[in-house]
Amino acid sequence: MSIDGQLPPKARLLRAAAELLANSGGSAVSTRQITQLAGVTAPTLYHHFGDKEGLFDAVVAAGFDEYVAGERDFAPSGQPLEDIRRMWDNHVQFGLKQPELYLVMFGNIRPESRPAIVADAEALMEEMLNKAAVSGQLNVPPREAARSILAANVGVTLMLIAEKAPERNLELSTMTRDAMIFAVSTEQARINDSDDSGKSSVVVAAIALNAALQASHSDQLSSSELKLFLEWLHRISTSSTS
Amino acid sequence: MSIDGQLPPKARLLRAAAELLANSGGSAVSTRQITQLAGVTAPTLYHHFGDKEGLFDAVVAAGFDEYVAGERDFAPSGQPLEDIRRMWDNHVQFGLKQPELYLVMFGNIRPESRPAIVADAEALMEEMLNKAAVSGQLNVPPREAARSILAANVGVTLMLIAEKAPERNLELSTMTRDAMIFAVSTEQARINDSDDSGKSSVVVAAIALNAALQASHSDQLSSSELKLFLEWLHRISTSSTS
DNA sequence: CTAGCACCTATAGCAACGCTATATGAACTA
DNA sequence: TAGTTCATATAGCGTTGCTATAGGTGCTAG
Repeated sequence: MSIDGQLPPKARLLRAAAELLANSGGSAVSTRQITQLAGVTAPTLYHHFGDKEGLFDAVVAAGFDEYVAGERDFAPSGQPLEDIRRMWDNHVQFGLKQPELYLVMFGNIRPESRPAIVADAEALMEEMLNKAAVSGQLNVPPREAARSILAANVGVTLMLIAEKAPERNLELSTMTRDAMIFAVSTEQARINDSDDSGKSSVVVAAIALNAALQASHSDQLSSSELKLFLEWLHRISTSSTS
Repeated sequence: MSIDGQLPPKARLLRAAAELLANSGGSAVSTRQITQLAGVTAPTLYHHFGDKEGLFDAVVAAGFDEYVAGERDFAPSGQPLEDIRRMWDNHVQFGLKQPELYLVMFGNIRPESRPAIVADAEALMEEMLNKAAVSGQLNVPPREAARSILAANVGVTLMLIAEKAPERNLELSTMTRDAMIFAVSTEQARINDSDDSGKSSVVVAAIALNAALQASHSDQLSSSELKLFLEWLHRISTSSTS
């Protein structure tokens, strides 16, 4: 019931705080809980971190180091836009693996406190987008593209965190990801990525029909027929361009 | 220094809480501050709202009513995708006008607490996207499009809130907005937000789907399924209703 | 008119919170 | 050995969210 090892108190405090934060389920974590789990008394905390917020900032900083390490981990594939996709997916996975930490890092950013973290994350993505820009694959300046993609990335991750784990649909992520990349990339890159021309008209028509049917209560089909019909429609209209 | 008027204590508490929350700058707001500003003692708060969180939930609910009212305020332009743009901009403006409230509403959503708010916001956008889908302007099912667009919308708004007001660049919003809409819309709609929206219907969509299916041999359905599917399509597309 | 009955609010106080003034021990420097 | 610095502990202050209990208000019933 306590974090021991031979670690120094400062590290034990950090670890205890991170663990309690991760399992708090959103409710507040008290300094007394932290110090007890770390096997330390109150003044030790304030000696090392000055503040409760100071301790939490340190936890966030450690979390961000982990995030950056994860983003730098993989080798460049030579296809910058493909690397951007991997950065996006890494970001989402990081958020889903440590939702409480993520919410502190990206869900609660106030102007006065710390846009620094976000700035670093932006720089990381901009760096990668620069390579795409060099090879003429980018439609907009790398900085603007990075900000835009990161914003969408954060929004998607927050949405997924808000959903209960069993019913999380990662398609939201891949779809939004590709939409953003598609939008900032040049025409050539688009043609390479997607083979839409063939079945897109089917998909569009199916989507339109689906919406129209639900809106206008057609009585041309029985309810059981309609149910099966709609199921097939859904199958067609979600046959993806992934 | 106190909220008076002849309002009942419940309303005064709500107003005091909203005001303190808006000016708190992110730091915590105590029940004692709230009750004092409302000119009321502690048990009154707990009688009406049960909880501090209950009071804050009520504030958020009021804020969400305001948000929905803002989203429903303008008249449909007849061009669904243009209306989506306006919904997006309204969303951003709401967030920038009441950043603290917005952070509570969209920046701190936990799975267990309240995805209800998000679900309503999604439904609002899906409703509008349905109109676009009926007129064949949509590339993906309205529900998925709504989730995706809203996620990006939230992400952008949070990013803008995180920046200090003087250096906020709204181009991030319009760029991301158009990128998302562009990505979920069909080619025709991209070229010219065309207005054959009025005459589109079940029949037209069914005919289009029928033609498209026969032309491109989708492999989403088995041959026997396809036969029955086409028969139903025929029944729908030769019916005289609307 | 009065008795009873919901409703709503106030007095007073508890346990838990973040934090600190002060003191004690251990390790190193001179 | 004496002095200095770093790190931890004892004890307690003021504030927090919340509540057990009781008192006042406006109502309808008799």
